[in-house]
Amino acid sequence: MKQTTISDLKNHVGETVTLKGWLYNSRHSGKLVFLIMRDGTGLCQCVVFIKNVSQEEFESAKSLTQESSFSVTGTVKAEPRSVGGYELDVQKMELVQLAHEYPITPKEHGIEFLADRRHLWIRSQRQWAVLKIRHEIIKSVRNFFDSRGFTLFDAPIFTPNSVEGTTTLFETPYFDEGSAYLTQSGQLYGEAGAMAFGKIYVFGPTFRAEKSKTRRHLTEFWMVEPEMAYYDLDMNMDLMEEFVEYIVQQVLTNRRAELEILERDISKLEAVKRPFPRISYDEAVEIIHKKGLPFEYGNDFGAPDETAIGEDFDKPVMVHTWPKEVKAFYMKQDEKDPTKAKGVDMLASEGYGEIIGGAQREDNLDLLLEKIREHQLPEEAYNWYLDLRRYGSVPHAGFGMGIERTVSWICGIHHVRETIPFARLMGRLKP
RNA sequence: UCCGCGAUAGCUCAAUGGUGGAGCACGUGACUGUUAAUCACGGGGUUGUAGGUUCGAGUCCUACUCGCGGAGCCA
Repeated sequence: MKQTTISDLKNHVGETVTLKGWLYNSRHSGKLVFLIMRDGTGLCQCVVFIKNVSQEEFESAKSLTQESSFSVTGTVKAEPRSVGGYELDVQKMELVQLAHEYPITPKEHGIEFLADRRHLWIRSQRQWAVLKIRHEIIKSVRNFFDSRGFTLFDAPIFTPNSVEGTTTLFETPYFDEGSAYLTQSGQLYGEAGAMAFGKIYVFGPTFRAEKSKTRRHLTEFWMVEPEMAYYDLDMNMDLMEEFVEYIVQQVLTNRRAELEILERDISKLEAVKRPFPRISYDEAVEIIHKKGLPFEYGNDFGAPDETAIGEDFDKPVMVHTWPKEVKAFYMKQDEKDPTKAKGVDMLASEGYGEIIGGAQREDNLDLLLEKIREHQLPEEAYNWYLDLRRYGSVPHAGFGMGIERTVSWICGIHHVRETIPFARLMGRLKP
């Protein structure tokens, strides 16, 4: 008798093994009890027949409540009728703890009820699948950069001021320094890293105190931000598409079962192969106007505009060369058209909207100073950042990808609150 | 912050201004192959809060609280 996991049952057909887990669901009919066990690696139907166990064990199996913890020992059988394709013929069952009445029943629940019980909700199959895919995505992100000569470069979470000077920040007291702000982006620090290491990536949590109430916003979310010295806008876009293709294909290869639990249309993900379409802001505006949407040239795209652009393609789209007014101060001015900035957004397919924002950075000291003044930012706070343009400034570029939006898109999940273990939103700080 | 919708059993919902119900969950029982099992029986309610209209309010009116959906902002 050996202990194993449900995910490993396929290697133990015909053998007697022990599983330890929790009761996901059960049914019984007279002399048979079907226990669906959950052990964190999958689900397995454990069949308890009255004649194969003691009287006490049979009674105990019959009265197990949802989410009670228990272990079973039995013979592994291939069984196509069963969840996961395998089944355990139980010879021994041991109760660990009889669970109290479990609030999340197999029927429907409202979002508030579930969110209040997020610590339990993550045990359900759909949430489990989403978070397994989240892990796969994060692992792919690290693999991608680690295997291409990037150095992980952690940016601080406490910062003295805003990166872009616009978004509302979370403020917290900081000894005698007055206030510290929770970072809204590690990018400026990432640029310093790129000048030291060539290619780096910042990967950590970021915070936005905006009172956004949409399916695409969290107040605390994770972002990966690569930054590369001697990169221009085109090289940046080459890296973006190679990166996104890699992540999607890794999930398809390693997390197919989880995608199936989520009933994700896999053909849509299989189509995510290079090259991705690249269109300029001007071309994107043409698409929007052709579809008759009311859009004023020079504005940033709203959610319906992003959907309109995205639905013309079966892959993510990169929109580049933006009017400089709608983009951040650090983006490089276009040499051919000084009213434009060398920014690029990637819009996910199927109307999921923006998952990446990036740019070639302004490397000219004077132009950058001018931008900082135009945006009325405190010049002194950016002195260290301007040093990067004083001492060996080079063309460089980078981008930031929101992990939760990416998970949401790849999983086909409507709202980002289900793509992180404990979502933080406006009006949601618990549990 | 703005617009719209909602709050009734543990959960999801129903109830023409006139005695608040169902399904699930829970409890008891039946059944050797169940797949959100099925069947029988049972317990379960200060209708979000405060006020008002009315002979009578879950239902109509006002305010508040909380939530949901969308917009703006963004990843």
